[in-house]
Amino acid sequence: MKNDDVLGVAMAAYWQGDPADVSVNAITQMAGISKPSLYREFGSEDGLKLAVLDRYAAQVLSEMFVILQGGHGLRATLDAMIDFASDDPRMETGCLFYKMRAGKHRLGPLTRARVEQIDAAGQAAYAAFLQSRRDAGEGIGGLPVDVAAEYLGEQIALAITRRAAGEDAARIRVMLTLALSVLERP
Amino acid sequence: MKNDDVLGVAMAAYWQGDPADVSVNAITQMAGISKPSLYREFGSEDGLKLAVLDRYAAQVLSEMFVILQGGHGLRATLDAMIDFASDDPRMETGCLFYKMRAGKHRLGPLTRARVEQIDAAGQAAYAAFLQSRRDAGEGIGGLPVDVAAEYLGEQIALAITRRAAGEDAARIRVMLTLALSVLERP
DNA sequence: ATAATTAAATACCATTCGGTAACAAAATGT
DNA sequence: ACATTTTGTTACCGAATGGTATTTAATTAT
Repeated sequence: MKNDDVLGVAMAAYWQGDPADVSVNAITQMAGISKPSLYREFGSEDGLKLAVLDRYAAQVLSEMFVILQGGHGLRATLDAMIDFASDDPRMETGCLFYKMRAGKHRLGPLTRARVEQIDAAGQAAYAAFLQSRRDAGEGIGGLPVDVAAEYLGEQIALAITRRAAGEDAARIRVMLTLALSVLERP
Repeated sequence: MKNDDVLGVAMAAYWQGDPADVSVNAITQMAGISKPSLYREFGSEDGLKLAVLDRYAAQVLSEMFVILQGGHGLRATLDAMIDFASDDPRMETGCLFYKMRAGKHRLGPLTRARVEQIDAAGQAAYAAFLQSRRDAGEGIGGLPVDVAAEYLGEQIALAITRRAAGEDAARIRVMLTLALSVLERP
């Protein structure tokens, strides 16, 4: 087991459970390496979590940005987001980013800063998407773009978080579709 | 400082922050009592949290049930719920019950069982309310009652949780009103 | 082959956690 | 007045945490 494998093991562990409930001891054990090796590679628990989050962002969150920037219509894009949140098998145990965001106060300064940065980027991406749809003449519920963007982001987060809690995927789809239907009004 | 004061101190501490981040040591210190005193009174950390949750349910959650069982119309009841979630000063730091539910896996068996029990009672109350409104001829978005009940409960929880995260109250009101507007359709 | 350097592991540190045993003080019953 | 029970405190326990100093093993350089 080496470098990248350790990151993979850590990401899986954080992602599967709650990042705050997985100790560095547990990770070294799972990865089959010693604790000083991990600390030489990542500096601290905070450094490890930051590296994991960056990997997760590049590997998973990027897909959400791709969907938003695909240039498709409001309906098609929202449907794609609903599909991702409700049915993508990788979201079965929730979203690592949302888990970290929910327990932000338990993170070290490096990871917390990155969480806030990614959160802001997400909000901006939602807003840019909605602005482009409004410019294209599609109604977004008559809402200010930033409000609609935050609403959209929070509903997606809620759906994925409930999925991590073991809620039935079909039911989540129904409720998320319902929540987002308000964005498809004039 | 005695018995009930300790409960009050513990409730305030758990409510203000995150129940999982407040140690029994911290509580004894805040309450100005020794640790064995606390353990003699409540048996364990789990017992203390259970007592706090019961007190919170009787003192705060009961108001939500009162609103739901007030026998008023759909619009009036939802507005009252929106008021409570968005503007009641006691929800400024969030809802202790929702905080415990969010960190359910970190609770002891007694408290976790009570959380699940209260959660089920809440769901039932939402469902009974919606069923009564539908029976009275008011539309609830054409949804099955249990789905609408869960949707309503989750949107309330989301609003209050966001409030604990420091989000602006007016903005939360807008978003919650938006989310619940789907229940006022035929 | 041997010396210098890098990598890894063992064994440890201080702190905090929930929880308790042993003991002192105060109230209560007789 | 004395014995008993309750109430509270100090001081401790074992386990787990994040993090390191020290030592051993494996490279690499000469």
